Order: sequence, then C-alpha cells, then structure tokens
Amino acid sequence: MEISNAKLAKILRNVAAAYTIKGAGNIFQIRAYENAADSIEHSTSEIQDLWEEERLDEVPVLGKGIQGYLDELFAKGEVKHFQEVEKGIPEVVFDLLDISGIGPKTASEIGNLGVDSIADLKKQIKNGQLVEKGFSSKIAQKIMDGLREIENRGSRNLLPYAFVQAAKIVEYLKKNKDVINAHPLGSLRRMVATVGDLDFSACSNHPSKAVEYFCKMPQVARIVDQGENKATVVLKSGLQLDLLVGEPDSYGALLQHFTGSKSHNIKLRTPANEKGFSLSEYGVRKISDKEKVISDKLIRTETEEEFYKLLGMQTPPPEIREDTGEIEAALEHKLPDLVNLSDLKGDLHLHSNYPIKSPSHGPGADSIEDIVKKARKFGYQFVGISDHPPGFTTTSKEEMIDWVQKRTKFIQSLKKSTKSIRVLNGLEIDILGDGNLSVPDEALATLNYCIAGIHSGHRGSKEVITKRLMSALENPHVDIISHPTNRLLNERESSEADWEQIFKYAAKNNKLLEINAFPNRLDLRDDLVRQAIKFGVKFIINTDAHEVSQMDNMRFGVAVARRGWAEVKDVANSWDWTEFSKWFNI
DNA sequence: GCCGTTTTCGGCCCGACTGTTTTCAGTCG
Repeated sequence: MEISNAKLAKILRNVAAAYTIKGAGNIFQIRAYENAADSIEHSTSEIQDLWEEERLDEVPVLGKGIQGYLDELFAKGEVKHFQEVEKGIPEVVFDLLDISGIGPKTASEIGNLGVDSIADLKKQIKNGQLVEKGFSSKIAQKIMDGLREIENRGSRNLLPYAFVQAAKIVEYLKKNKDVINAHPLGSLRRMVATVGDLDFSACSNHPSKAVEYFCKMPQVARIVDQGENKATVVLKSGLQLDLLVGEPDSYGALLQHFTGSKSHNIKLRTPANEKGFSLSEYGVRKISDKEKVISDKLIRTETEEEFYKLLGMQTPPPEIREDTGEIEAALEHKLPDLVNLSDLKGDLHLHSNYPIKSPSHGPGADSIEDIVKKARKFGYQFVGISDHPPGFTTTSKEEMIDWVQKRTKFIQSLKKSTKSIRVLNGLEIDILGDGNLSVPDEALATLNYCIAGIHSGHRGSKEVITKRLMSALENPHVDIISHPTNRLLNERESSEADWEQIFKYAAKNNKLLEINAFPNRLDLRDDLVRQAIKFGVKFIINTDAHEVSQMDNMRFGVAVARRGWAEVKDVANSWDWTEFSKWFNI
C-alpha cells in the first residue's frame, strides 16, 4: 500500500486532534505529533521510501516513538494506538479539520451538533440549521469560504511558476512609497521543489499602510485576515499569499523568521536561549541571567547576517535551513561552500530541432545555432547537444549507425560558425526494459558523450529498476544517467531503486548522475543528492531544454544541488574546461 | 512525544488575529 506524505501528515494530525478533543496527553505530546506532521509534509522525499531504505532517522523531529508507529502503519496498514486514541470520535470530525479556520475544538463541536458529513455541513449552513443550534454565524461564514477554497485548490505550485508569480508581487509591493524593500520568503526562498502558499516580507516605517496597500492588490479575491503588520489574502487564481511587514531596525530578524523552515527556527532557539537571547520575528531580545526576564529592548539586526552573527554563527544559505545539521555546522563555522549559478560553465542536456523519427520522443524546437547563441549569453564555455535518437523499435541497427554518423557530420559542419564555445556531440538514449541501450555501442563510441535514461516502465519493481540502471552504468560509453528517479512532480512518484548500490558504483566508475533542472523533474532529488555526496558521487546539472527559453531553468537545478549541500567539487559542469574534458576524455 | 557539551529527566519558540470577550480560547504560521 502506498501512503503519500500528505496522507501521513493527515494521519498524525488526526491523532493530535483526537488527543486535543479528549483532553488526553499534554500539549507537548500533541505538538510532537503536529511537528512530525509538518516535517513529513515538507519533506522532499517520500517518507515511505525512506522507511523502506531504513532512513526514517533522517526526518527532523521524528523520534523513536512515532517512528515505531509508522513502522506498524507501513507494515500492517493500521496502528492500534491511533485507533484507540481516535475511538468514539465521529469520522466527520477529522474531515472537518481540512477546512481552514477549523481546529479540533470547532470540529468536535460541529460533530456534536449532529453534522455527519461535509455535504451535510454545507446544507446545514445554507439553510441556517447550524446557526439555529447555537453555532456562531461568523464562523459559519468562514467555513463556507474555506470550503470554496478547498474546491478550487489545485496541487502545489512548481517552483519556477511560484517564482514568476512572486516576482510580480514583489514588484507591486516595491511600487508603494511606504515600502522600503520587499522579499519573497518561506519555501520559495528555500527553493523547495514545490511551493504551497507564497510568503512575503516588506520593510516599512508605516507597516499598516504597507499591509493596506498589499490587500488592495487588484488580483485579490478575498482577505483572509488583516492586522497591523501582517495579512493573508487569496488571489483569484486560488493562490494564497502571506505578508509580514517589519521596521528597518529589525528587518533581518523578520527575514530570518519568515524564511524558516519552521524546524530550523525551533531548533535555533535552543542555542539562542543558551547564549541569553530570545528570538522572534520582531527581533532579538536579551534575557537577563537571574530571573530569566526578557528585556523589552530590541537588539538591532537590520540584516540576516547581523542576526546570525549575534548568535555566534555563520548565516546558513536559505536552501539548507531544514534542521538537517546546518545549525550545528554554522555554530562551528563549518558550513559548506555551496555551488552557485555563476559557477556553471555549460549545459550538456539540450535538445535541438535536428530531425528524428521516433514514436516516443519529439525533437527540440530550436536550432543548434540558437542554442549556442543563448549559451554564449550565459558565458558558457561549452554546450552539449543531446538529441534523442530515432525510435528503437522502428529503426534497424544499420539505419541507427547511419543516422548517428550523419548527425555527427552535421554538428562538425557547424563548428566553424560556433567557435569561441565548444559544441559537444552527445545523445540522450533510452535504457530499455531489459537494461540494454537503444543505440548500438559502435555508434556510441563515435560520440563525445552519452546520456542514458529510463523513459518507460517507471513503475517497475525495485529490483528491475536497479538492474536497468546498473546495466546502463556498466556500459563504458555511458557517461551520465539522466533524471535518475524519473519522478514527475504532481504526477508521478520516484521509481524505486537500490540507490546505495547505484551511488557506490557511480562513484567508483566515474559516472555522473544528472540533476535535471526541468521544472517538473528536479531529479536527482535534493535528499538523494546529499546522500550520494557521502558516497563520493559527482553530478552534472542540466536543463533538458527542448527550447532555448528553457535553458533559463538552470538556476532551479542549482537550487537542488545546493539543497543537497553540493559544492563546486561535486558538480562536473562547474569545473574548468581542462578538468571537465579530462573527466570526459574529450 | 522529542531531545541532550549537565545522555536521562525536565524542559519544550513565539506571537498574531478572530470572535465574542470583560481577560480569553481557538486557530494559524
């Protein structure tokens, strides 16, 4: 049975709610379940995969207790303890919790008023029955808004989409005279692969005016709440936005607080308290030694760097603020020097419009000349053209070899017009169901490099997928495995494979794993990047662009690498040409 | 239930907004 992270988080929240309703357990026990749910929901890997790989330990704030319950859940499909805790609470109460503004107490109250389903709730609000029974009419109205939003809510937003939306909103905010500065924060700033709500900060000497201006944005469909220095709105598109406004003196604390992650912030407060500081989005306050009294006076932290410096630590890059060791490293001043977009010197996974006949793959939209032009603009030293070959089933071996030769000649003929940048001749070929490759070795031997990827049968068993990947890696002509897990965000889960075996082999035999920057791939995933680095694996960040505009996506691939703690030494296309060409033997 | 440079019990981040409230409970991030 497959259990998604969202479903798992829901199961744990239900337990927390049941404790709350029954008044059982203590507040910290309940919070532990909620924290675990948050952590699971924001994990970029599937918790069930981690469980299968015996890596549940890596999930922040998931302790031995809840790990044990998850064990039982994955193995048996149910947890005795959870059933006990939830006994006697009507099913509808847990459904009601999904509605924004309804927590355990309200849900329980509604359940006690005789509502037995979400549909029934809607009916009883519309015909006034619920209010007649003594339920608050204002809360009833809020529930109707919340229900409508659930119906309109799609899947989480892909990072590049969220990026573009956020840029527009920041631009709008900065137009206001009361707004000194504005930033996108939250999971967007941490560059998580998918983003739910968009979070923003603004710096202003008149916070309430900035909030007012924000709420008047033309695309706003509904103001969920509006305070002196914060607001939540829902746009007509269904996108939810949160804004927090702070004054310049402590804007650094606000940036830090609202960037998160939540587990990073919670963890951070322990060393802060030990050093005599109390942290909040409003700034840093000194705690007096004896009475533990928190001073009213804020310590100025205009920037994040000042904020973290005050705590005696380095500033962790936003991408790694996930409480997975970055606080400890920052305290010891041992943060990694993460790879930057400006370190990238080329892109080796690019599809041109060179003609192919294939039943499963289409050509790119633009010419090699256009690709080169764009690459020059980026200041790249090299680009690799990696078209798909013609369809395996409809092309004979001789035809395939002939096609590769012709294409090689064509690329060579361009080289005169593409000087000052190195154009490499590659292909992205299929790893077939039996592990064989879709292009014969004789043809592969004539290329500068070869990318191999699985493009069919993604749902194969762990054994089969591992075997396919391993047999591709074992081919001496294969240099790179493209989008190794084959996940498609919001669409398809990662394939299962024995990653440890793959990482070990790739590291030993100088095979690169791709970090594919395509918006709905971002594959290899960040958590696997981090794990692979421990085995000594090297990566290449590619855009897999099928038109030149998609070459702009490189920054999102770099973000994945950064979230996986990758440095220049780990990423082949951030190396100098000398080192790079030696690796590829070009 | 989680966590630890006092490794085994006693702490546990911090604050805003809403509604209905004369001082607070519920929900959210």
